Order: sequence, then C-alpha cells, then structure tokens
Amino acid sequence: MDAQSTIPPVTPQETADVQAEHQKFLEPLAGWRRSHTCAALRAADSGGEVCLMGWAQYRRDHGGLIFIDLRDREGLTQVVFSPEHAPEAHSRAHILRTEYVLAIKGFVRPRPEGMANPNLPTGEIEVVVTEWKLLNTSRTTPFPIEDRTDAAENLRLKHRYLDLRRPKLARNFILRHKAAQSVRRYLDESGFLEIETPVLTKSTPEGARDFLVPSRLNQGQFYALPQSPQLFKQLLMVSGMERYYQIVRCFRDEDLRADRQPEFTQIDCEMSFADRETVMAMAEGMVRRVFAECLDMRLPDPFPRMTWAEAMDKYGLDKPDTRFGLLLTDVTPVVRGSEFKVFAAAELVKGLRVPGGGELSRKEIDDLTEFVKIYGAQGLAWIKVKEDGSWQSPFAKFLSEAERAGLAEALGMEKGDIVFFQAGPADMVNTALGQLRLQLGERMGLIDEAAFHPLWITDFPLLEWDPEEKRWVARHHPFTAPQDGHVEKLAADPGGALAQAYDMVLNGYEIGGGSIRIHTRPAQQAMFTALGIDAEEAEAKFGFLLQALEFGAPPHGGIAFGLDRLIMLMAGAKSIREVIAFPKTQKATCLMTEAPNSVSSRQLRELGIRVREKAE
RNA sequence: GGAGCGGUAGUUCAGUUGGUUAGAACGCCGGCCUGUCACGUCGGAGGUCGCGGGUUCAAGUCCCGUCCGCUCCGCCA
Repeated sequence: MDAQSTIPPVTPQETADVQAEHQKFLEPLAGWRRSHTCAALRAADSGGEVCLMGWAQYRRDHGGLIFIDLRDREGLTQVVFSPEHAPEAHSRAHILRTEYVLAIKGFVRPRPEGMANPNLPTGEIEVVVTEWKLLNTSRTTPFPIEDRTDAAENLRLKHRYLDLRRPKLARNFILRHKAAQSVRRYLDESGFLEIETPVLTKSTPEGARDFLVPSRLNQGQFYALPQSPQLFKQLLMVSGMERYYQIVRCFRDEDLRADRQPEFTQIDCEMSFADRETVMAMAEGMVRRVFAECLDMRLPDPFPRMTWAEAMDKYGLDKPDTRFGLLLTDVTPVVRGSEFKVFAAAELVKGLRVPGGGELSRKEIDDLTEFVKIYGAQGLAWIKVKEDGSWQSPFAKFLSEAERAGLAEALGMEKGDIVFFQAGPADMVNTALGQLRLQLGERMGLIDEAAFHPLWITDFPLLEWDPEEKRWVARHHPFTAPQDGHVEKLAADPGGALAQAYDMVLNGYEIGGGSIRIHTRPAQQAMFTALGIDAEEAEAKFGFLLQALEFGAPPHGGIAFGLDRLIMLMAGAKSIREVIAFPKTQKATCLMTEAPNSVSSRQLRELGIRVREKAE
C-alpha cells in the first residue's frame, strides 16, 4: 500500500474546488505574534488590542455578522467579524470553514447585555476582528473535532493528530505534563539525580518477553529493550549516586490490555541507605504532591496499609479497590467435612455477602455465574435470605443444621442479603470472588467514581510456585530482599519467605511497586539458588551485578510507578491509550504510521537476518 | 493460543420474518440571514452494507471463511 491509498475518500464538493480556491488566500505570519491564548481573556481585558491564533472550531455565519469560536490548546474564544468595524475583514471571512487556521487582530469587548456564554471561561467577552490572516485551510476532517462525539477508535488512532486536537484529549496531556513536572520538582527537592540508562541493553530471561534489536556489528546477536532499568539503577547505587530517578520508557512484548501497552512510562526511583519506611514515605509524599498540585486534592497522610495476606483474604486480589465494602469471608473451617462434597473437598471456600442482594433476579444471577466462569469457576453457589428469615438456595439442603448456623454467623447474614460462594483451588476462589466483588460494586453503583483511595500492600511472598516450569520464581523480581530472618527460609520453606516489597494501589489498580534490594553477593547467590539458577548461569546472566555487589554496594531500595496508569486514573479515563499520545492497537500496531512494517532485503542482509517466507 | 462484542453515507447510528429505489441526524456543497454560541432556514450531493465464498427466485439480513477494532482469559518477574 502506498501512502496515497491511505488517505480517506472525500466528498466530491469538498477540497478540489472549495479548498483549493481558499488556498489562494493563505498569508504568512509576517511578524504577527500571539498576545493571548484562547482561554485567557476576561471582562477586565475589555478594550485591549489582542492577537489570537488557532483553529476555527465552529462557524456561525449570519451573513451580516460572522462568529467563529477560535480554539487553541487552552480553550475557546468567540471572535466576531462585523461589517461595521472592519468591512474588508468581514467580507473575506465567509470563506472560513471548520479547522481552518487563522490569526486575528482585534479588540476585546464585553458581550452585549444577556449575551454572555456561561459555559465558556471566556464567555464574558468576545474579540472584534479588525484584521485577520488565513494561515491554512483544512480538508473536512474524518471525524468531528469535539468532545461530545467519540468516533470509532480505529479512526481516531489513524488520525491521531486530529484526535489530540479535541479538548478532552488535550487536557489529558496537559495533566500528564503537570504531573511529570510535579514529580521532577519533588524528587529534585528530595535530593534525587535524574540519570539516563541505556535503551539498548541485555536480554534477561526472567520476567516478560523482551523486544529484541539485532546488532549489525555483532551479527547473530541482539540487544533487548529494557523492561525496566532495574539493574542499572541498582548499579547506580553501587556507584554512589545515592538517589536516582528517571521518567523512562519501558518495553514488554506481551499482549495488550486497556491498561497495558508494549511501551509505557515509569517513574523509576532508587535510594541508598534506605529501608522500606524511607522509600514508602518518599513515594507516598510524591503521589500526595502530584494530586495536590495537579488536581488540588488531598490524599491521606499516611496512606493506609494492608498486608498481602489480608488483601487476599478480604478482597481476593492483591490490588484491592477499597472504595467500597463487600468483603470476602473464609468459611472453609465451617464446611470442613460437610455432606456437600463441592465444599468438603475444596482447598478454600469463601463467601461474599451482598447486603440487599436478595433483589437480584434469576437472570442476573445467571449472568454473574457466566461472569465467574471467565476466571475458571465451575459455577456460582448462592443463598438468599428471605424476609421471613428463611433461605432460598439451590444447595443449602445439602448442609447440616450446624453448618447453616455456622455460615450465618461467620458471614453475618441478614434478611434481604444474597451470599455468593466459591469453592475450589485457592487461586481460583480468590480470583473469581474478587472479580465478582468488583463486578457487583460496579453494577450496584457502590463505587464513588470521584474518590481516590490509595493504599500500600506489604509483606508479599518472596517466591511463587510456577506449575508450568515446576520451580519457584520471584514474585517481584530476583533482586528483592527477603524480610529479616527470611533468608534462611529460602531453602527450607520457599513459599513461606516474605519479601521487603510494597505495592501502591489506587482504586484497584497497581500504580507502583518496589522493594528493598539484596545488596550482598552471598544473599543474591542464595536467591538465585532458590530460583534454580546455578552459579554458572547466574554468572553468565547477572555476573556484572554479582561482581558489583562485591565492591561495597550500599543497602538500597526503590520503587517504580506506572506513569500512564496514574495519569489514566487522575484523568478519569477508561484506557491508558487516552493518556498516551500515539498508542498502539491491541495487535501492537500503529494505525497512523502502519508500524511495524517489513524492511528491505538490504537492511536484513546487513543485519544477517533471513525472514521465513509467509506462504503456508 | 482462547472467549465475547462491533464493522451500513464523511461521522454517529437505525434497518422488522430474507422481498419495492438502504434511511435518520450531524457533517459537507450552494442560497438567504446583524447577536449567534452544537445559530437558523431553503435546496443539493453523498453508499464496495469490512472483504471473499456459499444458500436462495431474491442477502445489509441466513451459513462458512477471513481481515480490522475493542473488552476479557491465558500472558504481563
């Protein structure tokens, strides 16, 4: 496909005659300079001579009088072309169309009595045009440049530069900029140095799939794009930089989601001579500062904390949304040895009591049953407590009197409630009920969309059993320090070892995560051993780190925030794509540039790469 | 790798049981209009129903395949 073919068709009347004709009227800036943005002028500016530049958002051509809403990044100002004040400027203005670019000079005046527009910050005034220049014309845009219509996302992405003109999107990037500036100020004041780390680096087998870059000078060998600058920032601590940060692009070649892109931005921090409390205090201070400066919003000081075990127990997830209740209850002991085999044999049985849930219809319960099946549940057991106190339930008949009483007490069941149950492997039960809780919270309108509930999750397990690879893998990453006294557990009871790790969670999203790192060689070696990485392999993959730890590495730790996710939440956006200027589609392509694309055989030859023929 | 939803005019959408010339609104083009603000008004143009195949007298509609976008599972230390 050549570039021409990607230009969308246009209506016949458009462009060819009209726009080409208007192109004849283009003028250069020739010394004109903007005096104000389109959001700046107020009643107090009345009488002033101003020069504005921007795009024609809406045109209201009354024949005798022409109004243009002039838009720039900051806002809208109504400009008026009037035959009384400037007949020549007015008569030329009939050519103006949506998205034409213009510069106007004129004077500010209050709108006539009763004509103010209360929906516009600049609605008290208008600018009467005395002279103007057409800076450029515009074809009819493929979708309207306005907030009230959301075009199909593929169209928006194909013409992203137009999508970004929409105030809704522009606001997100202004917010993102402000937040980044806030972060930089805070970290600078806190003694952090901004230091850049390589983008072409070494592939590490642990963790996500790497993006690889072939090396021309070393044929057959590859760089990897960093999943995070983890090792470099630790090495900077060994270097004595003491406090490092970077707002840095990271890359992971994994499948996309609404909150996951293959390239994303981290606020990456590392501190020497710091323990958990030091890092956490610094990190939450930063987030409080960002919310205060960008949204004028006070977050709690300090942030609430919850252990990982408590989060899993009460919420079923390690990133609980604490904006609403509906906690899970472990009822495994109550139904241990029950006649009801589904419960008796289960590793874990949990209940989710929903006050007022007795209203749910059969159809709604069926929908929820389908919903939990996504997460591997076989079905969804439930009990409704009717107004007379009796139970309605497909399975309660299998329970003994004692078990029924035990459940009622453990769950605190009351009239009008419904209780959902899930039984089976602990992972599935927690995930299914945890997701069901979120689903109910949303469906029943229990979530205050304007609220922000940050919290820390602490005391994560250090390791996690990987049934596929049949070995223990690092839950966070292999450089995370075990808690004091837990190094010994690595060999004896790997699953019981806790990490000096912490995640910052906001409204059910993990927005940051970090840990105190291992800073001695023997401890790092013990960690690799626990992960089934022998000395030789460790040397080959991480030799540079192990060696650095032998040269006086200070105790250190840090944290990394997902900037995109944080901004998404602050902006109230549903997808991370709304806060990334040029995001990729779910298939990781760019609809605008059409990346990725095939490359010339010469390029491949220079890299020593042959691509398999596609025909199959 | 898998599940679900969507693709009809430039845009957002409707399109009944398969049946006349595929509609609406907005936008676009032309005319009129001095207080509009998503201006109003009169007129006009505009369609590869994502693409390919099949069933049928007849397909936007039914079937098969395929492409693209989105949401999710797996995956994401």
